[in-house]
Amino acid sequence: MKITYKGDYALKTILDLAGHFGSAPVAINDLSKRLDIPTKFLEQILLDLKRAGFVESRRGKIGGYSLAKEPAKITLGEVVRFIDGPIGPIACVDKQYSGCHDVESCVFRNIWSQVGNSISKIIDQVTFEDLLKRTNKANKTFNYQI
Amino acid sequence: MKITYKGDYALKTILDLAGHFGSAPVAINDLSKRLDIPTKFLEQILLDLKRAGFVESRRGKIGGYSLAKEPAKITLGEVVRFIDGPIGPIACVDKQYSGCHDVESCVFRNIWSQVGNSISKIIDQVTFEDLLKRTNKANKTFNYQI
DNA sequence: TGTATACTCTACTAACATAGTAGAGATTAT
DNA sequence: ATAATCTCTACTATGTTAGTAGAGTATACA
Repeated sequence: MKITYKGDYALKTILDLAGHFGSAPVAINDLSKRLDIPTKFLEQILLDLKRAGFVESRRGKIGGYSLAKEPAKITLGEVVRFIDGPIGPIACVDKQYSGCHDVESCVFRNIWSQVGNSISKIIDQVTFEDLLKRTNKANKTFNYQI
Repeated sequence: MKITYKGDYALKTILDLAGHFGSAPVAINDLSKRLDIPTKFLEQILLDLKRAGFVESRRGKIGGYSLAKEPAKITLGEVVRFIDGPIGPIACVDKQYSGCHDVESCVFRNIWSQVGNSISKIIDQVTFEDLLKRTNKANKTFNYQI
């Protein structure tokens, strides 16, 4: 697994929208500025996220994007898998792989599979509500430090 | 982290050499055929592994490659890191990353860091001696099944 | 009904990484 | 000598990533 910029941007965007859950939709431009993501790139990402059902949109003057589900119902794992693909560190874990044709290879595959599982255990447990709480907490701590 | 073909080939090669540890060096050609790796690509990989001190070579007629240390003293993690780079799923875990400049981002970084640690815990513990044993065991089982 | 604002969609592109290929050169056993 | 084997540098095809560009569609509001 590798988190690309696209994946990173998607996660940050969803976290931002999670912070506005229940309020008015947020315009791409606002997200783009606040999160420092190239606007046109973010457009594409949001369209992807919309097609996947993570966010919904509203066009026109007071339009923008909002989360399609409660933050507690979206996990980090779902989003990462959708944007950046399978979690396994090598293709053979998830699908057919030309390189693996004898027993020896399985010794490694077994380990890559373990690795995949241990990653999943972490990211499939964390929801955006969790992340939101941590963010707030972090900000509070940050304020105390000032 | 993503295991590339190069990484996969390197691991399989070292495991093969581990199986020949203490015996005569193995020629690139033999490795190439046995492991089904393009010869010229394998050459490059072996040169890299040699520079890193994992293997040593001997030129000339009875030349070839052999493991430079005992199989028990080489971990999967060392080789993976050397060939395919840092373990973390995103650059920000390992070095400076332009995308991370406010507190919010740290929520994710914290998780990617956890992910990196849990991967390390697995691959830094497994040595090529372990893998060798598992291979032998697997082959034995395989034979019984026939 | 016009217009500004915002999302929608498709196509294109520069830069980089991956997975090789090619070929000339150096060393060693016999 | 010469055959076998490692050594080194350069080149290349393909795919992925991280965008950019621009025309089109929907909606609020005056």
